[in-house]
Amino acid sequence: METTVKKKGNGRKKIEIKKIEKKSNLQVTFSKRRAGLFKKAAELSVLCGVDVAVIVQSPAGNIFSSGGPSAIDSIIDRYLAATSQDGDRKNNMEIMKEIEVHEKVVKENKDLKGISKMGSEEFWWERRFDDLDVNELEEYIAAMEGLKKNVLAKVQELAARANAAPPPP
Amino acid sequence: METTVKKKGNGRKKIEIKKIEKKSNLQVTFSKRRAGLFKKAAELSVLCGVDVAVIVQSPAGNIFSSGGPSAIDSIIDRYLAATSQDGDRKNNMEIMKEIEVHEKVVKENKDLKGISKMGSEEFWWERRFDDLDVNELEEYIAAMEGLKKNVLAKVQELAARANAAPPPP
DNA sequence: ATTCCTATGTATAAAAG
DNA sequence: TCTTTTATACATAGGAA
Repeated sequence: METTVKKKGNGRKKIEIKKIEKKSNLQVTFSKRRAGLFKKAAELSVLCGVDVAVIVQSPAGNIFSSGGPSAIDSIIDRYLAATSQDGDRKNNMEIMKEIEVHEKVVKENKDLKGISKMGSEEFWWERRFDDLDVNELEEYIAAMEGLKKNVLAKVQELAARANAAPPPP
Repeated sequence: METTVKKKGNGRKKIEIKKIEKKSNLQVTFSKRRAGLFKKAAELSVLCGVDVAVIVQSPAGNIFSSGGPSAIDSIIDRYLAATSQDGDRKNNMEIMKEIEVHEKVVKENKDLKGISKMGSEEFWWERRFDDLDVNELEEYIAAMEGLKKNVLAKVQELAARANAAPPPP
């Protein structure tokens, strides 16, 4: 038998909406809720077909944030372009890699600061990057992380449709 | 007895995260979720003491969004300034009025378009207003509505502190 | 800092007013 | 069209690993 002394989680408790004092607690809550906020934003974006952006200032330091689905679409475009060249040997892992590449590209754009190819409406939110710091970009990347699942779903859908393209009779 | 034939709401059902086709449904979902998103953003802001902004593009048309707590702070400043002039005869209803005034001011700024006093970092998000339309401002106002409770709490706290200022001995 | 767990608080899809 | 109700799905605080 067991000693029955294994009380697991106590379950959620209600909290007041006021500044959290306990610092460690604040950090955890920040992480969880930021993730939740990004998820909700992504869902709203997909469900209603609208562009959504969320910008937060981390407690530690500077600002930063998540981009809209336009960015996601461009990632998908790049992926589909790549697969049509290489055949279908890229897998989901590769898709994730693609996303990470995108993240790097954005980061590099930040370093260049002279961004001229970024003038389109689609990247309005990226225009702010030349004002931002590296930490802020990390926030952005974190946001992209949160969207990976959605991207994956979208990509799979599009890829499946692309593969279903009928060959010439 | 009753005929037991009064099936009320069926309750929430799970939905896929994909673009909603039924237009009426989309409109409802957009409204609800946008409100929810703003609420979550406001909570994150208060709980963690960080600046949060949400920007969404309405399905109907253009962009717009909700501002960070900096805006709230400025509202509080204005309120405290007003109360120190008029004594303490303003009540909570008046505070709400103050907020509405602020909303109008923003709207007017939109019409002026030449905004020069808005150059500070604190109002970065307002800089976009000259690109926006009236409908978008209404969205902004709706967002402010959602934050009124937080403002009220904050104002009461600050007002109490102000009133507690010790008279010269 | 992430991740898993569990018990709950919240958000919300549908239906009804 | 907006608000309220109902029944549930989902998010998340606290604790532990």
